[in-house]
Amino acid sequence: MTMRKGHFEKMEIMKTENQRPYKQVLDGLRAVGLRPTRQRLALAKLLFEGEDRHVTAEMLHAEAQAASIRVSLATVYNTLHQFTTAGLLREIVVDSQRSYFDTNMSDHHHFFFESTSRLEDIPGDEVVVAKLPDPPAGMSVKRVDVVVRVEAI
Amino acid sequence: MTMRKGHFEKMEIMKTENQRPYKQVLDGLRAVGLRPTRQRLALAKLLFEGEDRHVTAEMLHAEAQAASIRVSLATVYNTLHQFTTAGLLREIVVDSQRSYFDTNMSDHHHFFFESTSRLEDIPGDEVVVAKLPDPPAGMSVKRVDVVVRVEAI
DNA sequence: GTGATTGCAAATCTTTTGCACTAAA
DNA sequence: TTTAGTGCAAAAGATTTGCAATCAC
Repeated sequence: MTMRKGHFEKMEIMKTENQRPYKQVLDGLRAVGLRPTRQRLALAKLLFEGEDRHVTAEMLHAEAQAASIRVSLATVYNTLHQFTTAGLLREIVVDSQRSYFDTNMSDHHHFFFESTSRLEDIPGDEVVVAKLPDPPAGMSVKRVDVVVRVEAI
Repeated sequence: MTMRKGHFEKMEIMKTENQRPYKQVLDGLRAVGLRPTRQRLALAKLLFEGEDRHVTAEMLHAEAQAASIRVSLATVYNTLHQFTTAGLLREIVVDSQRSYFDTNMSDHHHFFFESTSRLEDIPGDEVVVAKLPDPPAGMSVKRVDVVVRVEAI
């Protein structure tokens, strides 16, 4: 039960390995300026403990309920956006009907399985964008997203 | 007032240059197996005459109204999807809240201006994806979308 | 005619918002 | 205390659907 690296890097007081994830998450939230409320702590633990993941608000809400965490869907939405603004999550746009949030903040891209609406990370070094045009005058590139849409053969 | 190349390529009977776009669009629709109804003809003319464009259902509906074309929003949605299925349009996913349809069917990518929700084509030869991972077993790559998100400096 | 298409309104789905209540600092 | 955060229900926005009326063939 360990926190992955990369999140909560701005923690003022880095905790040692044997401390409880609870405390890490708590301080992590404080570090990004969010009060560590019961709901945020619970959602952060669901999101950041274990493997990297891609969630929708609905999925995370269902998971919280399954874990007996009382939290409203509205709060799940608010929390996902707050975490995104705080730099703990990234929003991935692959489906014009639903928002996905990715806990993997490193430079990487995605496979998208349209038939199942499932996302899978592609490590950054497995995609090389060798040429890009200059952005229009007065504009700067914020992000380059590569989505590889795959289907069953 | 000319049809650009690339659309309705499957036309059984290619019309000569001096024929009316109306007839071209009409036959084009027939060629993809859609009855050339008043609404489809009018929407096709709006979409395929003139420059390449990126439209949402709402935008196209407003444009139709402005041109005194009576068509319901539901029919605009249906038509956009039928044209997409028929290979006349491509759906571009850049905004998880709204669907954009692109009349440019050639191989290309996009700039997306998040502040204005505007799309701009990047010609295919200005983006080079030099390396891509193999798709997971049993899957094939359907499409690779590159979205360059830009913001004001 | 007959089967496809349309329009409208209602339904659905995702997401946001207003506001009284609760909890963190 | 004081202010941020939460839950709920209602609202909003995009899209789809059901079905009778209409149109293309």
